[in-house]
Amino acid sequence: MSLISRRSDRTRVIVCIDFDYFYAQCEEIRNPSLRGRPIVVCVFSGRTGDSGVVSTSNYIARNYGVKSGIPIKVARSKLADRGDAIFLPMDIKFYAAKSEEAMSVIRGFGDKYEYVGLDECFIDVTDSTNADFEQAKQLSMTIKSSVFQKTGLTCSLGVAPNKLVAKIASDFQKPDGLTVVPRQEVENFLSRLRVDKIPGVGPKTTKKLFAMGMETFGQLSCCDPFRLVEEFGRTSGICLYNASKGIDNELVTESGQTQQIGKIITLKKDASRSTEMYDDLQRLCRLVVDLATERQVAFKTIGVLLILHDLENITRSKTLKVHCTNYNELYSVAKSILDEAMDWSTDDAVSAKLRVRRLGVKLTDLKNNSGQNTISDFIGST
DNA sequence: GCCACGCCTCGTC
DNA sequence: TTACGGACGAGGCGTGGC
Repeated sequence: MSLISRRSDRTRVIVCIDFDYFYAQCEEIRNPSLRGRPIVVCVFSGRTGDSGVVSTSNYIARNYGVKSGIPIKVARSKLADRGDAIFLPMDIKFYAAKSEEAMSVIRGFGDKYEYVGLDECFIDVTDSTNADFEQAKQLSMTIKSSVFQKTGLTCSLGVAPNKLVAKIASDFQKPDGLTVVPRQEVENFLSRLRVDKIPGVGPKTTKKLFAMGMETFGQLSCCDPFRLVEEFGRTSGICLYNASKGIDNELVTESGQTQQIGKIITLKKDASRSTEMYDDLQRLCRLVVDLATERQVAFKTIGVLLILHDLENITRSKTLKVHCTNYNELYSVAKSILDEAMDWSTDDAVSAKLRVRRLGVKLTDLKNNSGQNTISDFIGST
C-alpha cells in the first residue's frame, strides 16, 4: 500500500490572494482618520459591556499582543497604555461588500477562480502565463495595484505550483507582500518553516507534532508516514506528510454552497433548565429556517449545541425521515432535543454542571429545494 | 466482515 | 491571573442491514 501522493506532472501556476488584516483594514478605509491607531474589531456577545472576543486587529494592535480569538477584556488590558485604541463591532455587511468589490477585480485575471472566504481566494493562471513564474510575478503585481486602485485594499500574494504552497507563500511576507515559489524552489522554501504554517494545523496539532520532535517541514518530511497515520488517523496523517513535501494536487475550483446552516448565540444569563431557553431556541429556529428558505434548501438533520459555563460542548441531533423546510417541525424537534439534553442525567452532580452559556441550532443534510415543498411540510403546516 | 449512516466531539479559522 | 464568539468541516465510533 502506498500512502504517498505523487507530485502532479503538469506544472501549474496558482496565486493565493489574502487581504491584509481584512476587517480592520476595511474600517481604516471607511474612516481614514483611524489610521495610525490600534484598531480592534470585536464580536460583542452582549452579555456584559466587554464580553466577547477579538475578531481581528490591525498591525499596530498586534504589536501589543492583540490577536484574533482573545477575550475583549484581555485586549483592553494589553492596550491600556494606548489611549487612542479603538474597539469596533463587526460590520459584516460592509466587509462583504468591500470583499466583493475586490474579488470582482481579481476574477478578471484568472483562468479559474476559487472563493475561500471574505478575505481570501485562489486563481489559476497557468494558461494566461504559459506556466511561467516570471510572467506570474508580473501579473501578481498588476493584481495588487488594480485591487488597491479600485478598493484601497492592500493584499499579500503567494505564487506557487499548487494551492498549499501558494497559501503558505501568501502568508510569508505580510502585509502588502508578494512571494513567488517556482516548482524547483518549493522544497528549499518549505524546509525551515515551522509546521504550524501548514494550513489546518492549529495549536493542538502543533503541540503534538512538537512533542514528536517535529518542529519544521524538513523534520516532518523525514518522518515515517505510517507513524503519522498512526498518530493522526489516515486522512490527516497522509495530508501532513504530503504537506511537508509541498505536495497538493487539489485543483482551483468554484466552491459550492456550505453543507450546513447554523446559528449560535450567547444567552443573557446561564440557564440550567430547558424552559429558560425556549424563547432563544425559537429565535434561533426562525433565523436558520429563514436562511434555509433564502438559499432554497431543505434540511434533514437538526442539531442543538450547548456550550456550558466552563466552555465544554454538548451536541445532540436528530435526523428526520424526509427533508423538511417547515419552521414548526424544526422548532418541535429542536425543543425535544433540548429537553432530552437537559434531562439526560438524574445525577445531581452532573445536572449541576449543566449551566448553559451559549445555545445553537444547526441544520445539516441539506438538499436543494427550489421552492418545492415536501409532504412533511404539508403535514406540518396543516 | 463490510459498508452506510447517524451521532457526537474535536479542531481550526 | 483571569477574562471567552460564531461558523464550519473532518473524522471516530457505534449500530444495523446485508
